[in-house]
Amino acid sequence: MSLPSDAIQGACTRLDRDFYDRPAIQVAPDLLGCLMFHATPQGLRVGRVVEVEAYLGPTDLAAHTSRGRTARTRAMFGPPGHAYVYLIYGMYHCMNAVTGPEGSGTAVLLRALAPVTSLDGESNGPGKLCRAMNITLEHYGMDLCSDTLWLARDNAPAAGQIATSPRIGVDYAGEWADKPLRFYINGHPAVSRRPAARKPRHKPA
DNA sequence: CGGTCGATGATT
DNA sequence: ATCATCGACCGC
Repeated sequence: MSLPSDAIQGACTRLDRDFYDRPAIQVAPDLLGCLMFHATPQGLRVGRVVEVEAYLGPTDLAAHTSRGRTARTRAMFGPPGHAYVYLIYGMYHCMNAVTGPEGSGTAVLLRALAPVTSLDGESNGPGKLCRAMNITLEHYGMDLCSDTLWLARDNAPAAGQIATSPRIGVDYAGEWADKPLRFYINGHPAVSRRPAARKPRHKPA
């Protein structure tokens, strides 16, 4: 078919399995600037990734895989390059790209997109991102090296444009809550929010 | 700051 | 099997 976004698709390279088969902390910043595609029955939806978070596996107390294998985390323990989608607060979906070797339980949460084409509504936040891209549990475990749902390299931000902060909403995770595992394009208007001010957790200055 | 409900872990 | 708890959030 000849969608107006065919040119966008042709202009960049789909991320392959090897891209995802690396530590989440490396994949996360490399996803910034990439284009996310979802071919829906209503048409192709495209957004540019501007904010992500890395989840480093069972030892990472903020990661869902830190409490072992469950029905929900099966996909996150699965092979890289697949979607780990979950329902949060009974009303929103969040989507991760599974990373690392199978069994590592690592993934990168997609937190915000800049609209490119046919993106309905805002996507500056992981729940809104899935709403705008039409991602639901139906996409649980879906192969991201497919022609339904995928990401592609496009304009990587310069190293100086990448900022880090603690991850959002993981205050329960002890020292892991403070690690700079959120990556975003500095100053980009679609970034979800500034990190909440946080009291020092271990050694107050 | 509270809605809203599935997943989880404890308990029967 | 059921029960209580808790969110990788959003919008007010």
